[in-house]
Amino acid sequence: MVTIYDVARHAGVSAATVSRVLNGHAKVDPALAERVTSSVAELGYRRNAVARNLRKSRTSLWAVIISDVENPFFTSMVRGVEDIALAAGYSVVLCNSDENPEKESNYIVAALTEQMAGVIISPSSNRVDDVKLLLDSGCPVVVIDRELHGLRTDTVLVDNERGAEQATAHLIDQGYRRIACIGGPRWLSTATHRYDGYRRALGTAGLSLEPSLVRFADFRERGGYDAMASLLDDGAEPDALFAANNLMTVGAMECLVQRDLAVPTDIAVVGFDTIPWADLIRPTLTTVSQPAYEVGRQAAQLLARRITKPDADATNVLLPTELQVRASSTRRISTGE
Amino acid sequence: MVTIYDVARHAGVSAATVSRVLNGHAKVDPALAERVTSSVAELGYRRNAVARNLRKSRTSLWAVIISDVENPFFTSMVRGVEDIALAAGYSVVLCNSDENPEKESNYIVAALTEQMAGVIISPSSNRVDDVKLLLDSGCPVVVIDRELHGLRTDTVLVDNERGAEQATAHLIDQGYRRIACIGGPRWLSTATHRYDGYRRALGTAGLSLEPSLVRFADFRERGGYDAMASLLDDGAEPDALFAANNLMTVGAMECLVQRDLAVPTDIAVVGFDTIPWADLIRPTLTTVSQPAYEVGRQAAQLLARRITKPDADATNVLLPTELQVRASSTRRISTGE
DNA sequence: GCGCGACGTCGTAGATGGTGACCACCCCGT
DNA sequence: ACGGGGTGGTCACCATCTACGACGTCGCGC
Repeated sequence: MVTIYDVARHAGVSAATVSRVLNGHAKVDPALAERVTSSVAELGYRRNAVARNLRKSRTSLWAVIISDVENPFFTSMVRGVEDIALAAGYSVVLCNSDENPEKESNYIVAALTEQMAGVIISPSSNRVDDVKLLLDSGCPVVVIDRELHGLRTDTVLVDNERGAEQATAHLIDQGYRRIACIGGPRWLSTATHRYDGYRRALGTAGLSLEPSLVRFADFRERGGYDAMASLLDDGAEPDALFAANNLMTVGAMECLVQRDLAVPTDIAVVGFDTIPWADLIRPTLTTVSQPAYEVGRQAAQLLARRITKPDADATNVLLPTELQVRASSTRRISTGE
Repeated sequence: MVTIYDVARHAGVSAATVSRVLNGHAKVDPALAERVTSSVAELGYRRNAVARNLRKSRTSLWAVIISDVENPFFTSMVRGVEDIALAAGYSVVLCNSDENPEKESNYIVAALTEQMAGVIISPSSNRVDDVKLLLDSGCPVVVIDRELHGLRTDTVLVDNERGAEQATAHLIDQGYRRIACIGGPRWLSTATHRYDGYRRALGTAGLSLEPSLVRFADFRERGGYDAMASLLDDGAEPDALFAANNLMTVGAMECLVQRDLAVPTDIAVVGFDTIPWADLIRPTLTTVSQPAYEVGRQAAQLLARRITKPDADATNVLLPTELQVRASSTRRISTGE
């Protein structure tokens, strides 16, 4: 392992001068600088980031703690973070909490002990302790996707309520009346807001909320499948479905396929969140698409700003969704007459 | 920031003793250990991983350098790595090279300067220099998914040739004769092996390889779309398609959908690699599924072994694929008679 | 019973690689 | 000749680990 001292000796200067050349902070005689750079090249010196981090008591790593790597929303989001982070000279460490508060907690402690420069997190629970720990330790944090009450942090959220309202209103508009809802875990703000949007749209249209048409699942494929099965088996007789995230939509669809129910003739479907290759699924799926990449970009920008200005006021960004109407929710063929 | 010295003072012992208690290496009087642990708890001490890493000149991070975060194969693979890594006390840093050799090179240098404990990489090119740099620096490396010639490293690969051969043979078996192939970048071993498998199956069946039925693209959705369009526009008149990865399969399918071609009646399709929710796509897609999670698991196990035994012989794991027959490749309806 | 030796536990101090404040020196200009 | 600006070296520091040494205790033997 070649150190800065080896370079200094080889170039006939002090280690401090090598450091200055490498960091470009102070002025160095061009002739010396030249000698240093050529020595660096000749010896194949790479500076030891760990030692540097220790001295500066801060690394150049960002931790991005997401709740599910296999959910396309998060991978797309991560791409957004990455592009900004790299441009700003940071590397991104992806941590997958798997919707497991304990794993999440471990990652947060790791982020602290590893002195990460900042954290972007989509909390897997509404427990505030962990994120509070980060804040109290002075670690810059941006919360994304899910709201966390009682904390003054930068956040980048999506207008879940409005997105869900539009989706439900669209179904009502298309003539559906018995609209079922498969909601997410009630402790997640995304889930409650989407449920609120669903209720609001019903209310606006003068429809009453029927508890038998509502199920709450876990934002996973399996949960969506089971919820759909339960809706069908319990005789709720829905003529449409609003599913509160992408994976549950897929699960519900799989249940419908298995039971030979036609979409949208037997049941119309609108899903929340982008589904990759939605165009290939038959029928094509109407979705409320989220600007995942943009969520990542904005979160990264907020984090970069927070690092340079730790005491700035908290910024809360709310991004709009977009209803993408496809075949799974087209107008109901009027039965009877 | 509370250091080991604060704990030592609070517990009335030396910092060395605190270190010993924390690491459990040497024997410490139980009474003292008790005082130390309670002081740790009382002061809320968390050890500084950066300083620790400097001292041990090695971190507890694994870099996983993949070529596309948005490809489900890699996310699933990462899950496999994660599960093993966490159990072994390592954290996983995910790096997305985006099939870009320059980005990849940067990540490799970062892995070295950050003193990562090991690297798992799916090389984005056949350039050997970067990985050689890691090896020469004594950094444990496991190469996955893609072969790299001239290097003695642990590898975990999938039997691409055999998988492709089975897929093509299956199409032949189903009565298709003009089987097109959309291959991947010719500098990637996965691509060449899959192409070899395609050719082998043709040869075995006594069919000749028709260059007009072959296209090479970039393993991306767009590339698959364009290649399919080109096959159709150039009058190659394929009656079936073998696409060499998941994203290109999706792209090709989208092209077929757009042109109102029926699958498998007009053209049968077999894709390589798992496609999430293949069941929802109409028709359901026949695929050669790869054991992505298992690739990750085995790679992680090899890496852990390599870290403890740096001089062990290189292990090369070859995992089998599995042909999953679905609707997109069912027997051709015999035309005419 | 006392002394010596051995073993075990704990503290001291140095090492890890890099940074940057501070200081010294040199040269030039006035 | 003196002062100032610019350039480069010295050294303390970051937090932790660990080799080595010292000290205390216990046991055994005389």
